[in-house]
Amino acid sequence: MLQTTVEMEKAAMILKLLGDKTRLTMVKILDKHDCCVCEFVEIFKVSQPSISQHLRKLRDVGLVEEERKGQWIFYSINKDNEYYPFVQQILDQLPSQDQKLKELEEKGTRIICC
Amino acid sequence: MLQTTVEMEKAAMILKLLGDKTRLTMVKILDKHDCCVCEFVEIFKVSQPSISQHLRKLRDVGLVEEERKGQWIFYSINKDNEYYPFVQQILDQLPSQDQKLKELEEKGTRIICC
DNA sequence: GCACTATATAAGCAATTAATTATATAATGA
DNA sequence: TCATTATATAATTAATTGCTTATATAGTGC
Repeated sequence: MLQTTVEMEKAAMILKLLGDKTRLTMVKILDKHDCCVCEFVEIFKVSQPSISQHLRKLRDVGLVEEERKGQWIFYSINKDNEYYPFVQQILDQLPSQDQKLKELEEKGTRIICC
Repeated sequence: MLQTTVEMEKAAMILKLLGDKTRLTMVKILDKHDCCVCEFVEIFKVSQPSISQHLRKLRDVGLVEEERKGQWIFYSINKDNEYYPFVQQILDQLPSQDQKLKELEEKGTRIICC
């Protein structure tokens, strides 16, 4: 197992960022699949601005990246981020959230773009 | 490596709890050494009630335990706690905080009790 | 250009947080 | 018993958080 070390202050900042059920689930999903904003809105049943604000916090520390594809903006995990190894260790202990995307597919609201 | 799984809601709760520099450092220290309240007051340079309140939050989820020894109350990590394996994986990625206790010893303010 | 969809940002608000000071409780030791 | 030390709890407060609604920006397709 690769062992990294994260400075205490930064570690606390990352844990605080992940210490929100919505953001934690977002990151867990993004670790396996790219997603666009409207899919998260569908999954979490909160307003679109609320989702955008959560994504912004994740983007501000560089943990996720955005990429426009037509009218959608897709978010993905930035595996090059300095905190990613730390975050990954945490995510590995969480249950898969694939079911949430599967439900979107069944409802026909999963965006498969380009 | 033992792989456990923590429910998303509970994981977010634990991460939020650890997402504070003082509490995170406390837990990191307690993972290796028992400590009493006054030592934390000395280490973190905040008021005694502030330390007590942080410890209470950690105790409320069962992550730490208290034990009175004379006039002091010593806190220790509860390794039997259901979240401990999850927490331990996080702590293992953080730098040792032994130096903080060493400084107390040098100043003569480390409590070696009983 | 215009209607529509997707997303971001701004503003406002209620709830939560982490600190403080003041006070209560409990053990120690003269 | 009383002063001292250690700790917990209560009350207060300023800052932060996560949500909402309103609005701005940007791409799509007619």
